[in-house]
Amino acid sequence: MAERSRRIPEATVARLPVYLRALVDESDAKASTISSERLAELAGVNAAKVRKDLSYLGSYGTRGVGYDVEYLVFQMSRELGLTHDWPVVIVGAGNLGQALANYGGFRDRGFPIAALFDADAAKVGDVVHGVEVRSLDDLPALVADLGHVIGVIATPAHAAQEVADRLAAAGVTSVLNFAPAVISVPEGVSLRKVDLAVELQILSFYQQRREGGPDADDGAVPPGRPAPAVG
Amino acid sequence: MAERSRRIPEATVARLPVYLRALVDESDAKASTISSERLAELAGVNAAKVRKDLSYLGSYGTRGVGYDVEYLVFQMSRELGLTHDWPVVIVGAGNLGQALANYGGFRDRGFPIAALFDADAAKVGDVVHGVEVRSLDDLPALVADLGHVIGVIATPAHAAQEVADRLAAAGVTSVLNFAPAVISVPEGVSLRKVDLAVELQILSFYQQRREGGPDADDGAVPPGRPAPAVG
DNA sequence: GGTTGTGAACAAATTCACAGCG
DNA sequence: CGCTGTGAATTTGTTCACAACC
Repeated sequence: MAERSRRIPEATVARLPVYLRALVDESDAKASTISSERLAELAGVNAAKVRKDLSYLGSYGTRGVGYDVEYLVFQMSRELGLTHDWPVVIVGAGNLGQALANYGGFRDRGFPIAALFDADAAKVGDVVHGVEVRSLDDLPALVADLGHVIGVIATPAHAAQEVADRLAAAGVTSVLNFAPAVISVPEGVSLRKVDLAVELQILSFYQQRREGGPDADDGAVPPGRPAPAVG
Repeated sequence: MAERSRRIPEATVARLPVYLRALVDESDAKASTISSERLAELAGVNAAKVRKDLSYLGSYGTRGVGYDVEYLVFQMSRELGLTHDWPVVIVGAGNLGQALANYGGFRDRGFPIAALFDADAAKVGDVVHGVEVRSLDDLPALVADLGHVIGVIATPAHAAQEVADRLAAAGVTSVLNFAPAVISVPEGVSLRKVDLAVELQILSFYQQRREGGPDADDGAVPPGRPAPAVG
């Protein structure tokens, strides 16, 4: 009966963590079951989507009742691979890297910061919130030691690709890129990106659209048009 | 001829900033024209997608030649509403908020930090990288003063919804949420979210999947199954 | 009665493939 | 001949609507 057809759509995967967080909150609030309706509300989606998404994990609900919160939390954690911690190594001990190292939200959710790397020898040895900044040369040994880790790139754009290469070479197969640059990774390595400026620019698009679309901002004239600038 | 049918798909909008960055780089490198093939490579997508996306902006290319880099930069900036700066107000002067205030990438791309707010009276008055931490009570006046701003939520989860409400009440119509919580905003307000833990959890899913899918981690037994646990 | 699970309908996004034009 | 622009085909994702079941 269950869908359970062992290929969870990407869009669904991206929502599972949101459901999980809602479920954990609900569990903390002592709820023992939850309907798709309620979970949808907490996750900011609609109920049909919740049911479809959950159906990919298996038929874990009870008709007329809803889903058992604890059981769903368990199944979902298992599906997401959250039954054990994933150490995170951050490369780039600048602003963002330090803030991330420092950000409690990771540790709390099973992603302890295992190391902070920087290419700048002057920074090596500094201690940022209990984590010592190390040389990138130590990366392969650390990865070999820890096994599976998630690599976070928090360098300037120009260094991002080289860091990605070094992470991959060291055996890291999951990478989260914060650098404002498009990078590529070998087959078999997962890559996700968070680009803060891009997010602001997307918001800018919709904001400006709301005000009546693109239009000469202040008499500014376009730079020389291309070829078809004829009459 | 041009598509230009005045409704740019969301997926396209999300890629425009990436194209723009690539184009600016290419422009800095003194290229005067660029093919969809090359732009695709720089943006990490395929050429057909680039052409489709650009066609929504209008027919700005020249067959047999490619796109005029400067002209595309201009059109795209205009479309994205990047012909003027957008001041950013950050709410939450904790770790992340301070790092963001501090992060040069915003200012450089036309998003100057106009203010940093915090609910904690003890933090008000502190100066973080040249920006004074202010009380949230000052928000409405500031927004009234600046006009269009982008609001960034960098608070703990529990405060996020209230901050969103106050931003909306103050007239902010573009919000970027970093708090690990689902929030809702009124119609007419754009909301985007960046959830760091969610990104890691998504990576965790694919990583774990690569290792043979979900399976008892260490003899751990699922907590009591729900209703259908019968014989 | 209430709520899930899921086919079927629909919508959005991507990719193909090629005509059209420079 | 090369590269864009875009219809058509395909794939992916969402929503509907209702039978199945507790």
